[in-house]
Amino acid sequence: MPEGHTIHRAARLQTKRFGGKTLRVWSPQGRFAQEASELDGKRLERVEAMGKHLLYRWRGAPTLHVHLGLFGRFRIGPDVEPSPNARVAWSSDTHLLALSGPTVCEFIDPDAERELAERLGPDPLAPQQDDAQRLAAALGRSTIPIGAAMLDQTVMAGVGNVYRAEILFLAGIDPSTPSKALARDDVEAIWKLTVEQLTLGERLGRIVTVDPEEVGVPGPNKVPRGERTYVYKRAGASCRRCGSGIRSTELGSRSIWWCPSCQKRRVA
DNA sequence: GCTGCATGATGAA
DNA sequence: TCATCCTGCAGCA
Repeated sequence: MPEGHTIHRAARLQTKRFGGKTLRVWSPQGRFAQEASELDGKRLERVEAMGKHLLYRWRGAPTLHVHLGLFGRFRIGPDVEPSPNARVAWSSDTHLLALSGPTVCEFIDPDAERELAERLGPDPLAPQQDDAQRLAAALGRSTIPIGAAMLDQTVMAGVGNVYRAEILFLAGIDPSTPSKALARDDVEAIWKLTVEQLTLGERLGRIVTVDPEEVGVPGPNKVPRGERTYVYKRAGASCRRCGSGIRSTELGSRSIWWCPSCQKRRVA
């Protein structure tokens, strides 16, 4: 379930679990066999996240670049069985990790890494001083609706299909609003909510955007399954805030959901 | 057992 | 805009 929060959490937890350790590395599926043999017996220094990308730093081996795409997932544990089509697996003396279904799993050289970093927009989980300005500039140049722009990783790096819908609900902005038509206050609200929501998701290990008070529980970790989002995948259901019917359409070649009454279209 | 879908992204046309 | 890559599992028979 990989949006940026999942990736940053993976970097943090995998650094803790495997950082500084010498690992046995192999490729159950075989498609990463050559590279795995280069990593086998090397020490993993740490794991870094950039938007939805992971970078594995090894002592004495090239950086490994992983992108989970839609299907990629890690299984980690003391007694994990790597699926036979795991692209890569490694083990320390106590734990095993298996990666299956990644869109990208390859060595990356410094030039390619620089290009990647330059291509990505501000990362809400690695905030910088000028993020809101950069976002405002990118949206000001954009010719597409905000609902589509939020999926563009050169605009913001880390938001995916769940968060784009939820953040626009929280911001009260109709997804079809042209990016250009957003006021400075709207852009700042979007950025603030994005940082808040992904930070919370990184901590929880899951996406919970609803206010716990609104569902009558003491904290975000107590929100029951099925009540964790305001609009995502809730077509036809009633808005948790106003009771209107949640609507859905295609935007940026993905489904999006919104509340026609809580979310207003801005005009240029 | 089979089908279709999923929190992603790219390259060709 | 479409086809393609990648895997697992819910929902159904």
